[in-house]
Amino acid sequence: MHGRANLTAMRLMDACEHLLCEAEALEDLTARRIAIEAHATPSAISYHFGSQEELVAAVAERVYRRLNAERLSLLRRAADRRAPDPPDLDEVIAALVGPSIRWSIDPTSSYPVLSHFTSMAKTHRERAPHYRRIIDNVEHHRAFVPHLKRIAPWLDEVDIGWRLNCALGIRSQVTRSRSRTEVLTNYSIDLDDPDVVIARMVEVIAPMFRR
Amino acid sequence: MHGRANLTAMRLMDACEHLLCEAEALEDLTARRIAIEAHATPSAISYHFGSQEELVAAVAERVYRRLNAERLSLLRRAADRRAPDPPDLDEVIAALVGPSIRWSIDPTSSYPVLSHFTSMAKTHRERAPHYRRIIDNVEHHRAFVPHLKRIAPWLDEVDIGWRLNCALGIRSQVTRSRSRTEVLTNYSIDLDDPDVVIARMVEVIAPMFRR
DNA sequence: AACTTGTTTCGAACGGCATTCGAAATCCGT
DNA sequence: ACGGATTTCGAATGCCGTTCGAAACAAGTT
Repeated sequence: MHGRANLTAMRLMDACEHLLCEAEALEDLTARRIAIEAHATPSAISYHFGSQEELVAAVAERVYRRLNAERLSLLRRAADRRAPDPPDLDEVIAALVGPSIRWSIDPTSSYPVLSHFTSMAKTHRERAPHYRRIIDNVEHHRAFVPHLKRIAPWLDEVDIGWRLNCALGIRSQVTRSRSRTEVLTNYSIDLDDPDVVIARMVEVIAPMFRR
Repeated sequence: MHGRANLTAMRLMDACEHLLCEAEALEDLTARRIAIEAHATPSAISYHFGSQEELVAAVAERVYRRLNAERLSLLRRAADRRAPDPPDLDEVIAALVGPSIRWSIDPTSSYPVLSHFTSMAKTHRERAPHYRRIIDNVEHHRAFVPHLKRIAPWLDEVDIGWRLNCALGIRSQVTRSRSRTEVLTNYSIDLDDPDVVIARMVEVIAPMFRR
């Protein structure tokens, strides 16, 4: 049935996720290593997932779901706290960038999976469409639009979306280009303290939504 | 002498740059293909550059130099125009993000080389330090700091660097996550018009440097 | 003109990779 | 206990980047 609910399929996903977190570089992730860690053979990967890339995609999708759930939960909490008034802008921004920031700092999180996954999309041609569908899935980001619109009603939806997109750019710059960030800020910001980093990001992003 | 001033070494670099521009994915770039396009053999790559990765690094460095020169030239022009007064903020931001934006839109530019190169840094473990030295080279970005400091003297250098870093994040989001940008803005912004995109970016970045 | 020395090119071979495939092995409803 | 579907396995395939020794070439010296 080529199913992924299978036991060894699960073990393969877990092994793949673990190796992706430990791996400094993508070349450290090989089908043989995954198989060994899962007590299986490389053929099992092809059998259950079609290819190694699709296994990685399945793993990445699983991690993405966890991260997005956390984000949306924070957004909901921010909305509920002030309802029926519009939520607090700083809190919404913290919900948007917070989980990614915390994950990227926490050495026990599976954040490396996501960072490796996005760069894999540019390595492989065949599966790229499937990869892009996962990476470019912005549904969970769209959920922020109506709340931001209530906060800044003078902006139309395109303006909101554009600013949201810019905020995402800042987010990935901080999470993924750490050394650049360090150098440009003269090593004067404690990038290991998520609260400090989030506050810094709010300081820059919030003005985008103010008059 | 293992020199890179050699004729076939040059042909290898040109072939590599060309293939990197055409390639949809990095797996399309193989030593054998590069060699064929350069009328040489795969061994020539190892001989002249040590490895394929180092060839790519040499090519990327060459492209980076061209882009940085363009950026700094625009910055200088912006500074000269208003001297001895501080330069126009919008013009400085346009100098920072303009070249990347224009290159990423122009199908004849070598921008894909840079985009592929940054994702290669995450694929290869051994050469990563050498790669990072190229990617994280922020000297040309530091050149913007003093000018921005004159524009916003109430910000200290850490604040300036942080905002500069954020601007770079927005820049790469727009140049590298095009489809995400399209979706979030409801396809209502003409991302093929560099002037439109740059204006949009200035609109978001400039407030970071205003009171 | 022949020889030496240093540089460059080439082709065959190596180990590693993901994947394929047919044959075993296992599972499960009957 | 049987028989068809499902899962595991191991050998084989074709690609990859790189290595290495021999050939080809250039140029200076006798």
